[in-house]
Amino acid sequence: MKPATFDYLLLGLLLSGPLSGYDLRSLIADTPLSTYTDSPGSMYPALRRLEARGWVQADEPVGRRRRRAFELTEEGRAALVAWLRRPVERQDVASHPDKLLLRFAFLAPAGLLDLAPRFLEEYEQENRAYLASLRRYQAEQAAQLPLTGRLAFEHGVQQYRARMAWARRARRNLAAEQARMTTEDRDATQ
Amino acid sequence: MKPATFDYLLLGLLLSGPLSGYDLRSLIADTPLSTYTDSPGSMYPALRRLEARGWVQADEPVGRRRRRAFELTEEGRAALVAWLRRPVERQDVASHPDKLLLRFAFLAPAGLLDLAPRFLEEYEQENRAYLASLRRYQAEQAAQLPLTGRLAFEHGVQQYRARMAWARRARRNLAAEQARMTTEDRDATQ
DNA sequence: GGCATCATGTAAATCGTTACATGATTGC
DNA sequence: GCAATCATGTAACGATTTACATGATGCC
Repeated sequence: MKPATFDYLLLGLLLSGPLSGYDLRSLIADTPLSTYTDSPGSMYPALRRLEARGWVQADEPVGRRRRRAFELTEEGRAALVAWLRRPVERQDVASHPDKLLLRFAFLAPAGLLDLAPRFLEEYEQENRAYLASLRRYQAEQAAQLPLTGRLAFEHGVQQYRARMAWARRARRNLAAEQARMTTEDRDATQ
Repeated sequence: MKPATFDYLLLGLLLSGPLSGYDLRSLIADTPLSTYTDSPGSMYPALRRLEARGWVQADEPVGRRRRRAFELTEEGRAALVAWLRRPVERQDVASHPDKLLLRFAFLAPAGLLDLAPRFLEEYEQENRAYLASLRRYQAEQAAQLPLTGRLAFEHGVQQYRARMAWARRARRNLAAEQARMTTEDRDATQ
C-alpha cells in the first residue's frame, strides 16, 4: 500500500531524533499540526506499519519502562527524501494543500534546503494555473450560483491569492537568509 | 453513525432539485467541489445511507432507463437546515475550514440567507481567536523551528488573515446586496 | 455497427474513529 | 498513598479507495 501523508509526517518528525508514540502524539496535539490525528488508534498501528516496512526501528525499552522510542532507518530517511523531492502537482495544490506545506516544512531538517527555491517556484506556478481555471469557472458559471455560493467561491480565490503572495515573500526571505549565512561564513573564516 | 460532511454535501446539492448519483458525481468532478470524492464506490453507498435514513427518496426509473434521481425529503431538508444552523466552532476553523465554507455556500439555496451575517461574524471571530493562538505559539516556539518550518507556519498565518479579510468583505457585500434588493422591491411595488 | 458517454453497482483491502482497557512513573 | 500524567495497546464499526464489472442510450 502507498504510504499516507500521516506516515510521512511521522518520518519527518523523527528527523530530529528518536521519539515514542506518545511523544509524537503530544507533538501533534500541542502544535499547529493538530489538523492531523493524535489518537492512539491511529498512531500505534501507523508506527507498526512503518516498522514493518523497515522505515523506523524501535530501541529496546530501558529497564522496566514501557516506553519505546522509534528512530529513522536509512531506508526511512531515503523514502522521506524521495517524497520531499517529488514535484508540486496541480492536484495537490487543489485538494491537498497541507500536504505540500508539510513537505516544504521538512526540507530544511532533511538537509534539502537547496530544493526550497524550486519548490516555491513550482508552488506559485501551480497555484497560478489553478487560480486561472477558477477564474474561467467564475466567468462562465458564477452568475448561476446563489449569493452565498458566489461568496464562498470568492473565499477560495482569495486563499489561492494569499498562497501565491506567500510563495513570493518566502522566496525573497530565503534569498535574504542565504545571503546572511554566506556573509556569516565569510566573517567566520576571516 | 453521525453523518459526514460528504452526506451534507449531497443534501445541499439536492436543494435545487432531484439528481441522480451520476449527476452528483459529475457536479463534483466539474466544479471546484472536486476536493470531495466523485468515485462511484463512495457515491452509491452514501446515497443508500441517506435513503435508509429517510433523508432522500428515489423516484421510479422512467421506462427501461436505469437512472434514478434522488430528491430531498422533508426530514432531509430539516437535517440539512439543522446542520447549517450550527454555530461556527473553533475546531472547524482550525481543522475543517472547507466544511464551514460548504455550510455558508448552502445558506442561500436553503432559504437561510438571514443567517449569513451572523455566520460571517462568528467565522471572523473564531478565525481571530485561532490566529491569536498561532501568534502565541509563534512568539514562544518559532525560534526553535527550522527555516522552512517557520515559513510554512507563516503560510498558515497568512491563510487565516486572508479568511478574516474575506469575512469582512463578504459582510459588506451582503449588506450592499440587501440594500439593492430592498430598493428593487420598492421600485417594483411603485 | 461502433464509440462515447450515461449509469449503477460490488469486492477486497485498508484506514480512521471511538471507546475501552491497562499499567508505570512522578510529584506531592 | 493518591492523582496526574506517561505510555501503549485492542476491538468494533464504518468509510474510503481502487479496481473490476456490467449494461443502456444516443449519435454519427
